[in-house]
Amino acid sequence: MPENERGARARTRQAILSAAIDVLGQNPAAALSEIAAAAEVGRTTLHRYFPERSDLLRAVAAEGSARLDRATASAKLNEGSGADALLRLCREYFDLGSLLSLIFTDPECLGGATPILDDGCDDRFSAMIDRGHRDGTIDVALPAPWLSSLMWSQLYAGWSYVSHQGASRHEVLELLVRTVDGAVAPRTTTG
Amino acid sequence: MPENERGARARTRQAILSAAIDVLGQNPAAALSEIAAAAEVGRTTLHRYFPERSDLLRAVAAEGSARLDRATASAKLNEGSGADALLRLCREYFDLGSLLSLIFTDPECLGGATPILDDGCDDRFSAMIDRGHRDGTIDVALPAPWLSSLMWSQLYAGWSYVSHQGASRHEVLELLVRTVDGAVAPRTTTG
DNA sequence: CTCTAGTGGAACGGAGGTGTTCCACTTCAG
DNA sequence: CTGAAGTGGAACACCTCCGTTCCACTAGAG
Repeated sequence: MPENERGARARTRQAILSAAIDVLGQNPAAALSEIAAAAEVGRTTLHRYFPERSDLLRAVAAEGSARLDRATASAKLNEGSGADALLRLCREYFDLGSLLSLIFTDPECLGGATPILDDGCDDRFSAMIDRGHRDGTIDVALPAPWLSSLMWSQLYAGWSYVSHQGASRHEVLELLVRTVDGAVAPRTTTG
Repeated sequence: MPENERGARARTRQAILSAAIDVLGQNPAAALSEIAAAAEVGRTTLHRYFPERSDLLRAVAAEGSARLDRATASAKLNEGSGADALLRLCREYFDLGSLLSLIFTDPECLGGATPILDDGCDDRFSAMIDRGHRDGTIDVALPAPWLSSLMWSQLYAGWSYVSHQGASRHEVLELLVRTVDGAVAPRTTTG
């Protein structure tokens, strides 16, 4: 991945990467010709930037991980109550858009940085949940890995809801935050 | 689909169908040879029962729909409070096992009987949610289609949790019910 | 034993995706 | 104009999967 690309080359490379995220999110087995078409680029050009399919997948993984890290950083997981931080994280991740589909339908694609279904999920995430358990904003019966699963599955459901149906982004985000909030809150009645 | 199959033929056909549900759930683009191998059957035999891939997919759709309908019937959606019925439905659907993966990763596969992301989702489901809204057991801010999305995404998350990691089926089911219950319950505090 | 049902392996042609090469086109700088 | 950069199309060999055919094998019924 040449760092020194400028102008047209950098723009074309980025267009291909974004198209790849969109198309592979819809169908992880998509043909390269589909990705090229989505990027409004010839298949020849695609091969010029990413000689083999695996090269493209690697670049997609890098781009996806970068976007994910940026979103995680924006959420400032170590500020406020545990539950507040979790909801902030949902809001940030929701902005990842079609990348959510890719992460969810092809969890392996991000390589080592797979956020979903990691047994010992992300350290920052676990720390946030632990804080929530201690400060009483997150139900102690719900362990961190399960909450990770929960969050990701709802993010994917929300994004599908927006993209496949014509639902409003804001409306769906509020529904999502409401349900996640309710799901993690400690029970008021014992049952 | 010959109704009159008995003994060996019926057994082989069923083995192929179950294997197809498992394998296609993991990877909707799986090759027929993989499905045959999973069913411990030669590729020739598979073609004998399902001449073309589309024939197999149709049969999988029929089998999946049948299992889904049976589970829905078992949940007796029109009994008890709305929330209770929803949780019963979750418990029944959770038993669908690997079929959950298939339904979730390839929503089109069930054809007309697609339960996920249907704009006007299942009538019985909507009626149940409406009842919950009226009897005060389901948050009125949460519309039926969103609750359908919510339920399916959590079912998939739960099933992945069980199958990809070694989690206990019962434990995960209880976590799932707890979070769904919390998500749909009307809020106690206004916010 | 013989006959049959059910099966699996080998092999083939066809279709589609992949990776490569070559050439023509456009755009822009000099 | 000339040359270089960037691009797209056409064609090719290669591979995998698919659908088919043919033949050999096994198990059970008679």
